[in-house]
Amino acid sequence: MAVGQKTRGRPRKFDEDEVVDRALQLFWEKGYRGTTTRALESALDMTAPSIYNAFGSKQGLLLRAIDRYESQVDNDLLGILQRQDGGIEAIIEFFEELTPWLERNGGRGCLVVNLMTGDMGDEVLNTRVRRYRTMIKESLRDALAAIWSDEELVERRASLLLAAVLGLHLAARTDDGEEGVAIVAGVASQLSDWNTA
Amino acid sequence: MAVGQKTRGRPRKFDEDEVVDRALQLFWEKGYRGTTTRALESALDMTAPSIYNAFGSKQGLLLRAIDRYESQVDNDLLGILQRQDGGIEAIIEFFEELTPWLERNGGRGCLVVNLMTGDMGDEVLNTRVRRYRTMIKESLRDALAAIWSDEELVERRASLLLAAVLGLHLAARTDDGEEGVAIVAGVASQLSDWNTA
DNA sequence: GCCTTTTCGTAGCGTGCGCTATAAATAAGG
DNA sequence: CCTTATTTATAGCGCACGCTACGAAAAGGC
Repeated sequence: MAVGQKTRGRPRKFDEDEVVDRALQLFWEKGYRGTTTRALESALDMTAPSIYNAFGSKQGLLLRAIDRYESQVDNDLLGILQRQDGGIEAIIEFFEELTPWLERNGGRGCLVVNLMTGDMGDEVLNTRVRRYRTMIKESLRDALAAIWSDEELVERRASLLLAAVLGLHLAARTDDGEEGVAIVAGVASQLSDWNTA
Repeated sequence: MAVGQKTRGRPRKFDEDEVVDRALQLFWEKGYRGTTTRALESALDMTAPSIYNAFGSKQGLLLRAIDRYESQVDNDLLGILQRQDGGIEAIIEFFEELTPWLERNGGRGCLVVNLMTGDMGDEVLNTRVRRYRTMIKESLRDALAAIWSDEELVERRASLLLAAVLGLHLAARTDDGEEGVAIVAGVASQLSDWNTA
């Protein structure tokens, strides 16, 4: 529904973007299964019928939240990798921005990575989760490809860095942040080695 | 209760180790929340009261399953890192054994890593999960320390490899195995570089 | 002013969950 | 054989879940 469009019927008393954002915060913290419809009702300040009228189902709302989350990750983090003047420094900056970004977001890890383990079995979510992983890997690969032309080398290093990103997200949720810092140090050290080799 | 000990009362008609193992398989595949007491009843061929009499709670049974899982991981995988004639080759072998091990176990990823995201909030499980991560990292660190004496270098590389292990476990659950192979290739390539540097 | 359309609020349906009260069964000790 | 100890089986409790039926409220269209 377009914004500001004249509509018949009783007007909504909620802002859709804000509601999706609040749902995102809840799914991020509690997980999908851990977020109950009752908790959504109070967090969104909406009654269940309004939620279901607007988003169809709990999963529908989650998918909207994932959309919002992905665009935030793209803006905040992957954008660093896509800078034209990138090089190894951009990749290092990406990783060094990752930990404070995760900490700013309250040690909840990554919304999508959190969905990888606890809430599997649903093919729609599965596909969505794979797409997110692919998105990150391609950003890493593109950044590496701008530095080295050896495709196999780029691919191997992209895989290693992808695993580091995933592991970092896991550590961010399990730890008090200590291990996350150590991992970033390990990755940054490795990137420096590649840079000067 | 010791095995073969004379006991009063009606004898158990189940073998405790076998029952814990079957519970492990179920928790591994479906996750903790995804495993219902009804599913356990039929998989263990026990009625609910027997399960609760033997293990106290669903979580008690999970903790027993984690014990069993950890000892399997220790025997099958971490043992490779602890070989005396280890070196880089042992670490490479560890990673090259990881993917077939994950595949042999049906693409369910890692029982403990799967618990990291979906079923958090419980402090008992949280502590248990952290202990598992620490166990893996220390095995990696020990193996690296047998090769290099620079403690900071060893620590950084252990962190990087730990992240790779965690990421690999995640990929194993999300993928059809393709990304897992790619990650192992990336790690093995990196280990070779370290070896010949 | 009334009709149509959309949203809102109340109330609650049906289901499946973790777990347990109760009592019958089955062993050893005396 | 009776008591005691333990495990078994039947039945179901209490609760929280995702979701929805229903009718009132609030806007535009004619």
